[in-house]
Amino acid sequence: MTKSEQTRSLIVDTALRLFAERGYDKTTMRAIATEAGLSVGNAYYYFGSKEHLIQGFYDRIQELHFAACAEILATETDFETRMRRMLLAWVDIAEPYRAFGAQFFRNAADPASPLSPFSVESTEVRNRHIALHSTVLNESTAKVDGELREVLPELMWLYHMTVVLYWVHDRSPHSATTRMLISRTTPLIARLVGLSRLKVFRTITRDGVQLFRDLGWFPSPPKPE
Amino acid sequence: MTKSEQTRSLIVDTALRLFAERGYDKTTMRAIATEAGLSVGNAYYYFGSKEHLIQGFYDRIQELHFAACAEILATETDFETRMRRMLLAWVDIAEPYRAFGAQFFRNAADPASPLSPFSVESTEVRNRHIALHSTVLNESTAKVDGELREVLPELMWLYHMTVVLYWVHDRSPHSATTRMLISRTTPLIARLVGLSRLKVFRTITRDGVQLFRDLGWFPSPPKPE
DNA sequence: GTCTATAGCAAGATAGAC
DNA sequence: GTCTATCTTGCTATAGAC
Repeated sequence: MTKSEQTRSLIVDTALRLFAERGYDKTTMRAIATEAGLSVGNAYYYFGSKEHLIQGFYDRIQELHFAACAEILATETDFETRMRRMLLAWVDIAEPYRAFGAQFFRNAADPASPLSPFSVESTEVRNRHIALHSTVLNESTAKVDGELREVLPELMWLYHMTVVLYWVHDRSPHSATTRMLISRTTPLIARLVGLSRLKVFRTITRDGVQLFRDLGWFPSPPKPE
Repeated sequence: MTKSEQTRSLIVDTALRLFAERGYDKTTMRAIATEAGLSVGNAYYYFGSKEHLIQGFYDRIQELHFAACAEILATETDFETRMRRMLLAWVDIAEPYRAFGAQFFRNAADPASPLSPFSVESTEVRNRHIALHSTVLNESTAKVDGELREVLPELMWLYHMTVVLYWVHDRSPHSATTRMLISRTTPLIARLVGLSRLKVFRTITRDGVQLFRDLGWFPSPPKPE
């Protein structure tokens, strides 16, 4: 680990600690620099803005989440269970940061911000996430309509984003309500996905998939696995 | 109209004009105050923060939207058409503000902000909106599962919020893509609502409705019509 | 390339006098 | 209610040390 990487980590660690202690807004760049034993200028040398520190948070969460999923996805084959456990694992990991996570959620919601999950800058991390959802689906025993299957990972990612949206509003202890949301929506989704092959459903499924395609949700299309 | 009310209006009018001219972020409180012929301190006497000025924008949009809907809802009876035209009317009205609307969307997304559509402070305006959706549904010819019917206006409101979320990301001229989203999702929704009475669907509908109820989406429950 | 120190701007927000 | 003066803080700029 080079000196530069050490400093970078030191800044992120200090920032995350202070964020957790006193919240995002009340943590000044001056305080982060002082606490880390650095100058403000140095902090800005590594991170273009206070917002950019949030990326450090994202990266950490994602890394931990992927590690947690590896175990789950290696053993479980049922689609619904895979999806549910993957999402619950995310909540477990994000839990310690919930109190202040909401404070910078606003940045993620700003379409102009590079931190927005829909932004061009987020393409890579978004695609990695979508790929995770692909794995959840493809290595499961789920039977899905062929058309739907191609876009389903993206839809699952959107579902995940919705859960996150709910989570930042959730004030229940241990994010219990979010957990309930997950545990009770995944079976519904699994059933709907199963129904997608039914005759009554065919046209509506096709129309929905076609619409999704025509909209071109993302600035740049996600890479296929 | 008292002096105080006049000053208040003057500040909102000036702020909205400047927001439209140069965007939210680039409009400083100093500029608003100067342009209105007041001191900065005075502006803060009436509005606790720059964010609070946004409420003036919401109020204006909602007023115009309700007026536009009155006409539509008085003549049209088809559920899908009512919903579609109501949403398209919203896009028409919000159109002039789209360029800078996205800039303060971040505030709406912040759960801690009183401007969040989910906040306690927004209860009144939210309930008024949900009541509008009730009207769209109840005075239409739609046939809906009884259980679903009770929560459907709230779900329609969430759908509306989703459209708004898409809209702030939409960069197409005249919000064409958002309009397409509306025109093509309303038929899908109308069909799904119709299917809700089907036998295959009953259990899944009931489960969904029950979940929605158990979650208690809002800090305070919406008033029944 | 990595880092310090310091000075200073812009703009949101506040205090206290009147 | 209104003002002026001031504070705070994100961020920038510069000059220089190693």
